[in-house]
Order: sequence, then C-alpha cells, then structure tokens
Amino acid sequence: MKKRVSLKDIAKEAGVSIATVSYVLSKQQNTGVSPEVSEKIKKIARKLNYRPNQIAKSLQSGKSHTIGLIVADISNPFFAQIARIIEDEAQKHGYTVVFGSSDEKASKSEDLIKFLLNRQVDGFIIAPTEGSEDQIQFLKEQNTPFVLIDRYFPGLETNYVVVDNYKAAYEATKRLMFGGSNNIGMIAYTAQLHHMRERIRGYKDALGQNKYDELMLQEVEFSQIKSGVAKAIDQLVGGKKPVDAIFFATNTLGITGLKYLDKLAINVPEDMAVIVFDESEAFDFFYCPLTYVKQPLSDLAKKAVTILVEEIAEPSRKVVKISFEAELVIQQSCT
Amino acid sequence: MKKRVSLKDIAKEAGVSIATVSYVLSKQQNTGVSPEVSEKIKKIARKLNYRPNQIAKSLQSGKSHTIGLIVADISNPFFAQIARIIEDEAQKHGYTVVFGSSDEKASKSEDLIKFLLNRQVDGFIIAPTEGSEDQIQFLKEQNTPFVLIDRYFPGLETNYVVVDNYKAAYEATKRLMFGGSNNIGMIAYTAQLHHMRERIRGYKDALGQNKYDELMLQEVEFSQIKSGVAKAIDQLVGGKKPVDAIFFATNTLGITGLKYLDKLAINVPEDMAVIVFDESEAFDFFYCPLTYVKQPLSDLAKKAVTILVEEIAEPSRKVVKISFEAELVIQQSCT
DNA sequence: CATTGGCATTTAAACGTTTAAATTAATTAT
DNA sequence: ATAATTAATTTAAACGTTTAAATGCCAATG
Repeated sequence: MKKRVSLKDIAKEAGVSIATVSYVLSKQQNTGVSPEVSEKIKKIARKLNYRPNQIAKSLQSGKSHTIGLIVADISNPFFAQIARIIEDEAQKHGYTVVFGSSDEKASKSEDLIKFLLNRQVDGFIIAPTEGSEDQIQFLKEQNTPFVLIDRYFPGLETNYVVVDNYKAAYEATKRLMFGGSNNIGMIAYTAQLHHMRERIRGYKDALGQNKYDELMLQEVEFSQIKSGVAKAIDQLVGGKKPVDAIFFATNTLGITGLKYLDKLAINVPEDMAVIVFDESEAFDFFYCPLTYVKQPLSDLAKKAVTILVEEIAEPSRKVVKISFEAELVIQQSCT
Repeated sequence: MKKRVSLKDIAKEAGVSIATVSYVLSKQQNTGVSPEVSEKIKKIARKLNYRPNQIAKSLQSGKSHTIGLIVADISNPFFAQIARIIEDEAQKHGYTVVFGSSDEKASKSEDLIKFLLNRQVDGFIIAPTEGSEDQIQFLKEQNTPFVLIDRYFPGLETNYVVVDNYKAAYEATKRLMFGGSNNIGMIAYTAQLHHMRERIRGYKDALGQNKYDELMLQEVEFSQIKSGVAKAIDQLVGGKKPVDAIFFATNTLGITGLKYLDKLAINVPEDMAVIVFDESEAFDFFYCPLTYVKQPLSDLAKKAVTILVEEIAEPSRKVVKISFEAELVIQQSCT
C-alpha cells in the first residue's frame, strides 16, 4: 500500500516547516505566509495529489464530521428513503453518514450506539426502539447531540422530528366512517412506542366510546408479522361482529394484510375498506388504488439533519420538537 | 460537552503510566503487567466508563475499520437490501459501513470516493456507474482495497462479485419462447455498463439471428425512466410487428413498465407475457404473479464483504472474481 | 545607533492511542 | 558479593494534523 502523502512530505519537498504547509492548505484568510511560498506549496500539494487525513483532523479537533443514523431496518423502504434524504442533506453540510439497523431490538440499538460512539460520531439521528429510553437518556447526559426521528419518548426532553400520528390516524378513521364503514378494525404493533400508541388513540377517539370494541383492535408482534397479521385478520372477520374496514398502522402490516385478504378472497373495497399508514411502491399494483397516510419524509429527514447540525455547532441550546402534518391521500379503497 | 475519559485519566487515577493502562486494556496476552495493577486499572476503567477513542486508534494504526459502500441509490430496495446484508456482515468483522449514493453519475461517484478516502475508509464496496473506470483504476493504483458488486468492468483486473447476467437473460428469454411468445421485446437502459450489455446479449442470443429485430430492443435513459419506458412500450406494441412479450432488464423498468401496460389496458399474460430482472415487493400485488429473475443478494453481499475484509488484511493478493447463478422464478406471467 | 514593530516562518505542544526500547527493581546464578 | 537474568513499569516516539507562542529578520522610528 503506497503511503499516503502527508503535510510532512510536502514540507520536505518545499523546504519549509509542516506548520507553514498547514497554514497554506487549511487556507484561513489572514495567515501571513508569503505569496511565493504559498504558491509553491500549493503547487507541490497538487503535484503529489495531497489529500488531508480526516482522521488526524478529527483527533485534533475532536470532531469527526460523521453522523450516526440508527433505524429499525435500512432495507425497509420507509427507512431507506429517509436514509437517502439524510445522506444528501448531511453531505451538504460536509457530514458523512454511518448507519446501523436495530431490528427494533433495544439491545442491538445499544450496541450500535456504543459502537458508533467509539467511532466518535458527532451526533445521532435515531428512530428509537421500544425500551431504549435509557440509551437516549444516556446520550442526553453525555451531551451527545442527537435528534429522534419518526418516534419519540414523551417523557424525555429531547429533540425530535415526527408526524402528528394522532391526528393522521383520527382523520383516516373518520374517512372510513364517512365512507360508510360501520365496523372498523385496526391492526397495529404490540409496541408501547408512543407513535404507535398515538395512532391507536387517534383510531379509538375517532370511533368514539359507543363504536369501539376491544376485539376490533388487534396487536401483532414485530417478530412474527406474517402469522400475527393472519391471526389478527381471522379475528376481525371471524367474530360475531365482523369488520367491514381495516386500518393498518404501518406499511409492512398493510402489505402483509392485503396479501392475506387476497388469500381469503376478500375484496377491497366491496367486502372490506382499507386505509394504510405510509406508502409503498407495492400499493401501486394493488388492484384497488389504496387510500393511505402519506408522511412528509423529505421534510422529516431534512429537518432532522438541520437540527442535528445546529446542535453540534451549539451544543446546549434549547430542545427542538417538531411535528409535521401527514396527508391523507384518498383513493378508492375506503368507500 | 463532558470530556470523554482517556487512558490518561485512568492512568492518573491509578497512579501509573499511560502505557501500562494501554497494555492492560488492549489486553494482548503476554504483557507483563502484574495482576494487582491490572485488576486495579480494569476496575477504574469500568468505573469511569472508559470507551477507547477509535479515532486515535485509527490514526496510530492507519486502519479506520470502516468500509465505504457506494451504490446507485440507497433508497432503491435492491441496493437497500444489499446494504443491509453488508451492514450485518461488516459488523461481524468489526467494521462500520458508511454509504453514499452515486445516482448513476460518474462525477458523484468520484466525489464520494474522494470524500470517503479522506475519511480513511479501509476499503470500498462499489456498484460502479458508467464512466467510472478511471476512478476504479485509480483505486487500484493506490492499492486501496475494493470489491465491485453487481457490475464490473471486463477490461479491469479487479475483485468483483456479480451474477451471470448473460445466462440469466438467456434463460429468461428462452422461457418466454417456450411459453409461446413469438415476438419478444426487451426494455433496457442505454448504459454501456457491462452487466446491462450482458443481459441484452443473453436476450439476443436466445432469440437467435432470425428472430431478432432492431426495434424489439428498446433502450431508455436512467434520467427519464417514466417517459422513456412509455415511449419504448409504445414502440413495441405499435409497430408493424407488435410484440407479445416483454423482458424488462431491471426492477425499476419493470415496475414502471407494468404500470404503463395497465394504463394501456394491456393484459398480462393474455395480451402480453412478461419477465422482469430482479424482484420487488410490488410484484406481489400485481394481478398476475410475475416470473422474475432472482439474484442471490445475500450471497453477493456476504461474499463482497468477505473478499474485502481479506484484501484489507492481505493487500496484494490475487484478484477474486465471483459470478453467481441467478434463479428464474417461474410464475404465471410468461405463458 | 539602539529600539520597536511587523512580517514570515518555525517550534512545540496537543489530540488519544500503540509499542519498541529503556529503566528500575527484584530474583537468581555464579 | 557481584553479575546476570527476569519481571514490571516507564519513557519516548510515532501516527497527521492544528495553532498558540516563539524566533529571526528587516525596515522604520526616535
């Protein structure tokens, strides 16, 4: 491996000290290096194809210009899209992004945080998993800059960028009612995560006391989506009061659920109205154009980066809490 | 920001030199530190919650334990899935992954490579874009370890892990013929990238001289997929010899094309047989179960990491070229 | 002419590690 | 008792930067 050229090499070739080279190449304005020397150094640097060693800079400055992104699963299009926007936005600010997938497991999330802290990331953007409050609290105590995205913990004073899940779910459910559905079921995750609870709360509130029945809300485990969703749907359609509409709390639940409905030969929207939280490329091929809740991913991700970069620059500023509105894209599945 | 605890802090508290602490904590076997001192140091380290500064280690060792992943677009599920597998595999070897999306632009790819080189990544996994040969050549000259994935340049002696695109395309086309299609069109990218040319070559060879007609191969630009595909399909179905089958060269082309076929009210497979290269969650919802070429993503990604890690350990070893077989998953769209 | 000031450059320390080499102390052999 | 050996620990240099402080030089000032 050819040794990379360093300031030292340039200094030697130019016959000056390392410091002089550094002054020239880090090109702050008022460093009194003579124009001749300056030119000479720049020329040599170009000739040798000098590329500064970011690691050395980081050690010296204490800043790595890297941000850690922790999501549930980078291969889930929802997070992949967020990752892409974060990447672009971070790059604009001169930051690199390193990522990790927690698989919704607090233990993995903890490992990742530690791993990335060792790497001296300057800050984190995290979609926190259930049970990771103490990790978040730890970051806060450490004064490590971070922004939560997609989810947050109402009990913790932290930066976050989310969507108004309650409102979005409320409106979606109301739309189903407006479309004529009388028994609206919901399929959500078992998780105690706030964003999930908010979606459920929105659903319940929309139905109101008299309409809501325990069995109409089915919760399934992350770890066994497929069987869980199947069982949930069986419950919803098989009970004494079968539902005529289902509100899926996420993308993945929706995809899995629609496949199962297909298997049961239940038709959307004739036999069953449907609304799904989040979009998916897959929905474009569903025989009935789906009504879904569209999150402003780009806004979410960009804002998260902006806040993080600001926080890195000015560590102990006030916490920023942002909640965007989601949009209900109405198509034919909810009538 | 609370200062992180360093070896120095531990040394001071323990009343020993920094070196002793380092010897204890980097726990090579035979460093003759007395058990008492060793225990004491470990205890203090735990108490102070010491976490080694990876940046300092990197500077000292010249290894960052980071690998750079450059793909066309991380938000494309094909690459997102690869990224996920690479992440897991890299982690097993103690590596972090930083990623960047080139958008199939050589200039972006070049910027990314430079950016990540400054970050001292130990090596790269790259899905190279068209026109990036010189960048790859540059890495080779620099002796920077790297592995190409998904695509490669036949003119360059480099590590790569790909799929036998020729064979996969050949078999797919033959299957369409076997299914009874007489005029088989193909929609591919304009790119001169080898993997794309191979898919096209496989298609042509399967058809054979007598069957192949210029107009049956339509190439569209990356930059205008939607309009390009629409135009291509118009050509294919509108000519004097309308096609009765289409072979889509990628995932994205397939999705876009199927949507357009829908718009034209062309039915699969009655009016048009279809095979797509690569899978997509979306296909599960297409009214007719699609026949598609399934790449062994997991094998590809894992192998790429293995090769890279080996190359980093032993830099000037022989180039490794791997070609996996793709699987043709036959469903109802090709009859 | 000695002093001051300003400019261009260098010295040196620092960031947090690792590690070869040196030092010191204790033990064993002669 | 002295030299040689071994064990435990420290010193110091190195990785590639940045940057405050020091230095050297020259011209201008009083």
